[in-house]
Amino acid sequence: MILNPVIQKMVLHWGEMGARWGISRTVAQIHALLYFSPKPLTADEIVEALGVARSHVSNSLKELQTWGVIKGVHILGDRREHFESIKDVWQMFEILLDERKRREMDPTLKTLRETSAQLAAGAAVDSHTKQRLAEMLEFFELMDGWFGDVRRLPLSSRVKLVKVGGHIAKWLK
Amino acid sequence: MILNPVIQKMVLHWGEMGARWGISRTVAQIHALLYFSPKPLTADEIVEALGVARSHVSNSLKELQTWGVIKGVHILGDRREHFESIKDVWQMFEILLDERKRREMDPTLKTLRETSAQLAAGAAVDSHTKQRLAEMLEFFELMDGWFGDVRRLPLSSRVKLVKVGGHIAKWLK
DNA sequence: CTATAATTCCACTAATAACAGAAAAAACAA
DNA sequence: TTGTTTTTTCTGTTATTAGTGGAATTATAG
Repeated sequence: MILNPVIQKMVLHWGEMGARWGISRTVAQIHALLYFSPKPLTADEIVEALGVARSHVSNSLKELQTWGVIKGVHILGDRREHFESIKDVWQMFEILLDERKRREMDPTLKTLRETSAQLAAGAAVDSHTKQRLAEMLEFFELMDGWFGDVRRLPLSSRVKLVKVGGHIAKWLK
Repeated sequence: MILNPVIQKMVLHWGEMGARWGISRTVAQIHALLYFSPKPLTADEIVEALGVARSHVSNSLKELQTWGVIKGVHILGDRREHFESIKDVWQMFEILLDERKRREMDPTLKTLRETSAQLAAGAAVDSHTKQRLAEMLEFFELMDGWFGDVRRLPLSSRVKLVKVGGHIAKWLK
């Protein structure tokens, strides 16, 4: 299993970026490998291609499966499980975005709501802070609503929205 | 400098979330503290409030200033520099988003463009991989364009876009 | 039942980021 | 200048997390 230089470059890059997206480097590398691979790979092929511990590959595959970006498939006459990635880029990034929202926005929204309830119940804070909290909560509620709205649209509508880009603002008047 | 329990809760939470956003915990805490504080604070007040090393506060303040989310101000009759946060939530999150895009998307776009150029120059990859690379590049170009378009709109238009949310899809037909 | 495949667990190592504390440097008043 | 306050820089320590590699466990095809 010798990696094509072009693929290798992408796999390494994907690993670096994964780290910035809060995904462990090798998990991201495995995903890239499966995404670019023309055929499903076994865990051992991944071990060979990336040079990481077998146990680690096992755990990483599980994690990727939990997210739903890869899935196991079976090949006739082979007992081993093979893995392949989702190929649709939009679907892939929506899964990632959902996950990020869940981890990076929802908890804050929850905290802000709790705090707001505490204030309503009479907790003492100076008026400036109260104002900041109210604005922050409003912002997060708005964003949360927007995300839900857009997420509920069919994928094709979302694609269209991105394609028209900023031109859509003209219709707002 | 004894922190109001409500503020303390928010500062701690902001720190945790900052970690998930790729910002160091105390940097995020300092930012939250300044955001909620009714008045600009000196470095030493921050040290006292958060219990971190003076040197660390100094570096963190510098980082926050580089991003433009806080700025130093001077108070009459006081030699020390005081710091205050931007108060506009929209502006704050746009700075954060710009930063994230710069770190988490732009490098990948760059790499994909390079790879695309290599392919055009005759680098050998199988057709499936070539297809995946093309789709990925198209996706990133599209997103990059969209981001630029929307970012170029006046803030008020962006606010409107978020407020109408998914309803806008109706106009697309 | 036996051999292969896959997972889980755990103790260890490596890499990195966060942070403390001291020391140096800069800013400024008198 | 001289002494004092404020800020920054530097260096070492600690904490955290990613990853290794092996052993024990479970699953399953033939």
